[in-house]
This record gives sequence, C-alpha cells and structure tokens, in this order.
Amino acid sequence: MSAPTIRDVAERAGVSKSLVSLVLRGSEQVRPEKRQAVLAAVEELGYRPNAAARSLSERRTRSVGVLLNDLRNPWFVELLDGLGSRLHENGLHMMLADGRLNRHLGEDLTRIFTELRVDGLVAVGTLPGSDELLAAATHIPTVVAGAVEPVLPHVDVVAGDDSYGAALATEHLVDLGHRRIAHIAGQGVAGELRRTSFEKVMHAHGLTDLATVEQGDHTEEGGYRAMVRLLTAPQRPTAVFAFNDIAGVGALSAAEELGLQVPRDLSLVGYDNTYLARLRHLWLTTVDNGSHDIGRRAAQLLVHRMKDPRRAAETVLSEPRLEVRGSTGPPSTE
Amino acid sequence: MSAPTIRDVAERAGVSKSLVSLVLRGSEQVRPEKRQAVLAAVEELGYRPNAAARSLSERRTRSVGVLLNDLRNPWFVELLDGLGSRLHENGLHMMLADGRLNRHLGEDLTRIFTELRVDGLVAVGTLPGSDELLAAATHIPTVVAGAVEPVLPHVDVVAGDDSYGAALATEHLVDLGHRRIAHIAGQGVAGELRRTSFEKVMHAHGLTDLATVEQGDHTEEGGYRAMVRLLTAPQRPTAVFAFNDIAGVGALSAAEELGLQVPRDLSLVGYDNTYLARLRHLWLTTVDNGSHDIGRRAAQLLVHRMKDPRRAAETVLSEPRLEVRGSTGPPSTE
DNA sequence: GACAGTTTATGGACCGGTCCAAAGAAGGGC
DNA sequence: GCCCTTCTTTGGACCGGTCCATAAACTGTC
Repeated sequence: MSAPTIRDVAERAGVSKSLVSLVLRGSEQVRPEKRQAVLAAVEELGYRPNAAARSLSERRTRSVGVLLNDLRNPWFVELLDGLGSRLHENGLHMMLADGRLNRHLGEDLTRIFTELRVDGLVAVGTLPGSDELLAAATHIPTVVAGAVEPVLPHVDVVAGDDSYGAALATEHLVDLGHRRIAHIAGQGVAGELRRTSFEKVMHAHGLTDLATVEQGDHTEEGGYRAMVRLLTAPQRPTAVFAFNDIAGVGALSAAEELGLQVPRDLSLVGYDNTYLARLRHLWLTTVDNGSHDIGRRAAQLLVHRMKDPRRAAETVLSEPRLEVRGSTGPPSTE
Repeated sequence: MSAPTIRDVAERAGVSKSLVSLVLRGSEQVRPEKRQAVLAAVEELGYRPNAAARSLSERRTRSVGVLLNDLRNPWFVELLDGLGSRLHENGLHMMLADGRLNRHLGEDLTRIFTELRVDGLVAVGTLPGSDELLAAATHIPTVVAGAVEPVLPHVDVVAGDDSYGAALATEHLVDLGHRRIAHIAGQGVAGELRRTSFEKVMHAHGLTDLATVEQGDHTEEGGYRAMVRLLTAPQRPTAVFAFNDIAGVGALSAAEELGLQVPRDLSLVGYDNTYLARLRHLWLTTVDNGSHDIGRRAAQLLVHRMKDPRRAAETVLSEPRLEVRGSTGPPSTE
C-alpha cells in the first residue's frame, strides 16, 4: 500500500538495494543487464525516491531558500525567473518564502529554512528583520539579490546599478531639453542612491537650482501625493523622475487630474520596467534594471559560494538600460 | 562543527535522547526540572530540529505543494495569501511551484512534490499538463482552487461563482441604462461561464439582439484588439464587460485611443479586482471574487481531506461582489 | 517494609536512502 | 589450473529524528 522503497525495487529486480542505489545515481560501474532489470522494476513499481531520506543521508537538500518580502511586486517575480532557471541548471530547487504572505509566522522565516537545512539562501530585495538573516548567513551560504543593504563578510550581493540607472533617466530628461526637473524619492538604500545620482547629474548640468526632490515611497499613493505637492508648488517642474513605476503611475494620475497632458505638459520617467510600464494605457518611459539577469547572476554567485563558502564576498552590479516609451518628450515651448 | 543533534542536547542535559524528543514535542509527562534542563541545553547549543529526519520518521512532511501557472497574475498572489494563512493555522507549510517559472523543468512539477512527499496538493487556477496532476491526485489529497476544470473523484474544488459574478457585472450595466452591451470573452471554463451568464442576463432583459461577444484572451493585447473591433463596427456598444481586469485595461486603452471618454462615452467593467483595477489612474469598476476567501477555503478543504482522504469531493463556490469604481456610468444621452 | 499503581525515563528498532570496505565474479598471463 | 588484477555486487553502518515496550523511580496503602 505505501510507496515502494529502494528495497522493494531491489527485491523485484533480484539485486541488492545498494545496486539499485548505484543505478539510480547513474553509476557506470554496473553491468547493462542489471541496470535494465533495475530500471524495469522502478518503472513497474512506480518507484519515486524519498527526498527526505536522501537528504538525511547525503546531508544536503539540493534546495535553496528564497526570501522575499512581496510577491505582489512584479519586479521580484521577474528576478525569480532568472534565479530559478540558473539554479535548476545546477540541480537545485527553489523554496519560496514571502515575508508578507508569511507575516503571521512571525520572524521565523529563516528558522524554517534552517530546519529544512537548505543548502543556500537568497534574500531578494530589502528584507525586514534581517537580524535573523544575518544569523543564518553565518551558517548557510547566502546571496543578496536586488538590494545593496546588508553587507556581511561572506555574503555576495547582486543588484542593479541604481546610480547609473538614475543617471540614465535624468540625462534622458535633460537631453530632451528639460531644465526644471523633479524627483520623487523612494526609501532605503536604493532610494538614496537614485536620489543622489539624480542630484549629481542635475548639478553636472548646472541645474542644481532647478532640481526638486519630493519624498514619496514605493506606493502609488505616495507617488500621487508627491506629484500633487510638486504641481501645486509655485514653480512646477516640466519633467519628473519617479523612484519606481508604481510611484510613477500614481504621479501620472495626479498630473492628469490636475489637467496636465503627458508628455505634452509634463514628462515622466519610472523605474523597473515592470509590466505596469508596459501597459499600453500607461506606456511609461522607464529604466530596465535587468531583473532577470540579476536573478541569474545571484544564482551563479550562490553556486560558487556553496562550493567555497569562505571566499571573499563579491558585489556585482548589473547595468540598467533606459526604455523610452510614451511618457517623455521635449518640454512644451510656450 | 556540524549542527547539534538531539543526542548532543541529551548528553548536555544529562538525559536520554528520547526524553529530549518528548520535551521538544511538548509532552506533559516530563518532570519540570528535566524539561528545564533540556530547554536550557537546546538554547545553549542552538539546536534546530532536522526537518528531513523528522519527516522520514514521522512519515509525513507537514507541507503542502502549491502548483500555479503564473505568479505574475496578481490574482493568484492574493489567493496564496488566504491559502497560506489558513494552512499555517494547521501547522502546514506551503511550497510553491510556478509552472511558468519552472517551465524548464518540463512537466515534472508534480514529480518534485511526489519526491518531497508533500502531505497535500493545491492546484491554483487552470494548469497545463494536468495529466500529471491527475495522477498525483490519486495518491495525494488534492484541492483545486480558482478553477472548475479538472473534476476528479476525490478532488475538492473551490472557485469564484463566475456565473453570478458575470451577472452582477451585466446587471450593473443594464441598471445604469445601457442597452447595447458587449462582452470581451476569455478562454477556458471560466471564460465560458462568464460569457454564458452575460448572454443569459441580456436575454432576460430582452436585449439579446443588442448583446455582442468579441473573443479576447487573458492579456492586455487581447482586450485591446477586441475593443478595437467592437468600436470600429457599425453599431458600437455603450458599455463593455471584459473577462478580466487585464483585458479591461487593454480595452480602456483602445477606447481612449479612439477618442472615447470613459465613462462618459463608454462604460467598462473588469473582473478580479486586482490592484490594476485599484490604480487611481484606471479606477476600474470590477468584480471581486474574493480570492483571499477562496484561498482560505481551499486550505480548509485540504485539511479536511487530509484527515479523511476518501470522503466525497466537495465543490464550493465563493460569492463575488461588485466593486463599483470610476469606469462605469449612465450612457450618454445624446 | 513490602506491594501495587502511577509517573517518568530509557534503549533500541525503524523510517529510506547513501556510502564504503570487503566479497565475489570475470578476465588475463604463464 | 593457479594466481593476480580489474570489475561488479553486497551487507551493514549511518544520517537524525519518532515511537513503543519496558525499566526505573516515585506514591500511597496496609
């Protein structure tokens, strides 16, 4: 009744369980006819290896834990795609844990992965409660993807080059002829990098006095409010660079509600190139930070670190690319 | 060096490993001072149970596999939220496998779960390659959430009541005074249920001749094209009910591109109440099918089925709710 | 203080694999 | 036919828990 084990297969094939194990692990040291017998028995019994037993004995699980804090953010999903494909090439599984989905678990997401004895850990984005993560990272090979924040002795980091990306966006607006340009800033390290870079580029063009920064957050609402503040101020900007696409969409709503046409009266750039920006209705000019690529590289770094846990931590920046769509254009000449 | 085991804890606490096991599983049959000693040893050594060993011996994993085919669809994520919370209440874990993320794995998603010996399976939405699923469902307690399709002897189904939801949407438009109403249809069983219900309601109002159905799909592009066809036809509708929010957004773009104002010149209803519909910029009237609730119920059904695998399959429909926003209004009177 | 009854603690089998030392079979040379 | 080498195959220990039958330690009674 219960699932067949390796011993059942052995008995059926008339060999020892050790031989079955050898065949199943693809050993060359097995006479062909025995191999056939074993494979036939496996087929007939519908044998499936028991992962728990295997990993108990092998002392590894061939799986890596992926911690992220919001599956609702399409950016993460894109990254997961790249991550998963490269991990799979290395015979590894991905186990997802969403900080938000599992918030009812308290902070013990990493605890679960510890008990599961994952072979590696990938932290995607900026995580809350990273103390836990730090503790885990001392035992388990760990890579941080998509955030630059927790830098630890043996933890690699892969992220988009936020400074460069923000520069791309700002330069684009300046090139179009805009002078009075605002930035809707985000939080965290990424937010700061983008803001600083925006200010630096503006400064380099001698536009320091025309640069405004309005604090927003990662939400649509935040972008909306920031934009309302920007547009009701005495000197309104002719172009706005938003921290991310979501904030950008909020900003877009505000602009249209206040009667401005985009891009005629106002140019707008987002960040992340999520599918929001690709919606025909929004068609946002944005910065693509290559999430898929970031995911792949994170996987690669993790694989290396699993082979050699004590190597020096590496930081890789992925080069972003400007994606020009319909929300930017030259400033109106009137 | 390697992680402490239950025996290390036992030695440190001066008791047998069995006693440690008892304490860890919360037995009452342990003298308080011994319990303290064990807990102290656990703390000092930083002991963490080994999930593989435990499940090998217990012959269960306390985890359920969740199969879904597109994490990019925000609707699924909402459902996962409900699913996860209820599963957690029952001491169960969720292991996610995305059919699209893992397409490179071939069809063996369920195989992985079989090897992992998950205690249950939840299929979210309509899955490709459901042969595999069907096979697995004969061994493993299984529940289908969010789709009505694969009905099997011992598989429960939870879904939104698509007929009712579509009726809500259609009635809403009729109530507003619309007569010439179109539907952008989706694929699959859900698509058919919604379309049929739309037609039935139109018929009930004696509007059969004014009802149009245009085939779309689940994408923005499909919605866009369908809308273009609808609006360039000789008699354009004054209201459109789209299969889902994404198609609705595409339809919205088409309408605005053709110079129509929503809702003045055209009313539009979506389906799913995803965060797309909630974006201030789109502010789509839509049908909320209570994904969170569906997720919770799916978890509940699975828990029941795990207790009694042979009980008759149950089908639960969750009642949708109309969410009126800015994309619908009375038809223009001119 | 002996005995029965109840709590509490323990050793060892078991879950289903991997791995290794050693046994067995096959082949080659003389 | 015998010995040596190289391939194959095997039994048994082990991974780290759970669980159960039994042992040990208390309690209370007469």
